[in-house]
Amino acid sequence: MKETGVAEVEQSAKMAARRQAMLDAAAAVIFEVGYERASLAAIVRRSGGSLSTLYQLFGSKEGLFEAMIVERCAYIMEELSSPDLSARGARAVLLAIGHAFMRVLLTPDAQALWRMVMAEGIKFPRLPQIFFSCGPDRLHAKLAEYLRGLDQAGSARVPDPLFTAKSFCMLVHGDLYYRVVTGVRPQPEPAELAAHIERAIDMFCLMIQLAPLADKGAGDR
Amino acid sequence: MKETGVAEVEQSAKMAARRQAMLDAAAAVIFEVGYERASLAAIVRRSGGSLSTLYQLFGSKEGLFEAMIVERCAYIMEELSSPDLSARGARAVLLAIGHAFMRVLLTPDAQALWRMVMAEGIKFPRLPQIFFSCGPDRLHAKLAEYLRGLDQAGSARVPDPLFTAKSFCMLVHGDLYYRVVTGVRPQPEPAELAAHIERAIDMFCLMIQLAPLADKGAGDR
DNA sequence: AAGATAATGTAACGTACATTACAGTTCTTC
DNA sequence: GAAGAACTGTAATGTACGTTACATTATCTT
Repeated sequence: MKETGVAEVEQSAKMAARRQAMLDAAAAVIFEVGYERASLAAIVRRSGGSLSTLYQLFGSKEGLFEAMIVERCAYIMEELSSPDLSARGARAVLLAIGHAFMRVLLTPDAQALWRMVMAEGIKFPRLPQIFFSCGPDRLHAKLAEYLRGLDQAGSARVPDPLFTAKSFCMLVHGDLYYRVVTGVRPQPEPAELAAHIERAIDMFCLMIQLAPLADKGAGDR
Repeated sequence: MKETGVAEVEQSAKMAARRQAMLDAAAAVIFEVGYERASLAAIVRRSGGSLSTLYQLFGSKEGLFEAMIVERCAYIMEELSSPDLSARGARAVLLAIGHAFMRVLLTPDAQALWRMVMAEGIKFPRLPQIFFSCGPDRLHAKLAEYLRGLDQAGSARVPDPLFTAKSFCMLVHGDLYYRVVTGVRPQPEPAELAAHIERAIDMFCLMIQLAPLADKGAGDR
């Protein structure tokens, strides 16, 4: 009994590797030149295998694209979904989260993914759905939970934790991210990046009225 | 003596209108389907005139694209470069700026421009340069000037006015803008938009430690 | 190891489109 | 009002690429 559904093919041991190689090649090529400008021939040239197997595995260029995005979203955003809350003191925790956040966002792959989502979201609605649910939504939820803890401990005032979590992300990546991602300015040096994040965190701490006491490790859960 | 430089042609009275019509048509088509998918034939069909004159005026598809973006940037962002500071009280002024900001950003044209800048910025470096200098840079400067006034009047604490101005914009458009611009959620209803902006302004006022007094009209210049 | 099945490489097909060439039409100028 | 310039419409050219077809080679089953 063999169902030859378009996208579900029984994976021989070697075919899985081919599939992965093709996804990697697709990511590399599409992230570099964009969806329209990326040619399947170039992808196959890079992945090995053949055009025929590409069509067998993914059905079409769009199919390959979606599969690649799904796989890449999960991979790239993984680090964001479990922020490190181990630091001493609320401000230090927020700083650590900010640094991890920016480290991921400034990755070439994450920048390319961001461009894809912005550019092709209208034509491929599944793309931003996947992106937001894998990335921002999960980070916002985790962060909101942490902020609610601070509020309940009395060391900060966070009446709307989810909105505040979103605002945190906005402040941290800031205008800087737009300029890097569009190429209008170069990647920041570590020192500049650290200064940027610290200013953003300072502002955020004012915003949630973080008690200076909580800075010494009182406000954690 | 007739210099036939590629892009500089002496404009007969009628040619200027043709040129404008072609820029408008290019904006409409490219904003709808993206640069790669937009065909010159479709643009000419919409603008009237002929493919020949298009090539005579702009030299190439890229030339038309750049000319269109330059013209559109200035037009779309015009409202942003002179924010309305006439309201009574600092918080009311900030609210007015926030509303004007979002009104412009949520325009279909502004959204499309944003997508273009994000998507094609890497391939056309002039594009984000023009965008930022026409739009964000000018708004940030004006806003920073206003915030510096508040600081000097003692009604708020703004040690780094430019950074604070940027943070203002980030808080106001927030995560909401990303989701609308990628199509992952619909345009907000006026009531929801107003609530969003007010929450953002509330947070911002905490951030700059705006004196409640300034809410009654004391802090203006 | 022979036959069945799957994977590969290559070439062909059709289309879409940027760009150019050219012939026809309108406008300007003396 | 005719000669010349500027503008327009259409057709032709060349290329790039998504997709399909097919013949060849490798892999697996018994």
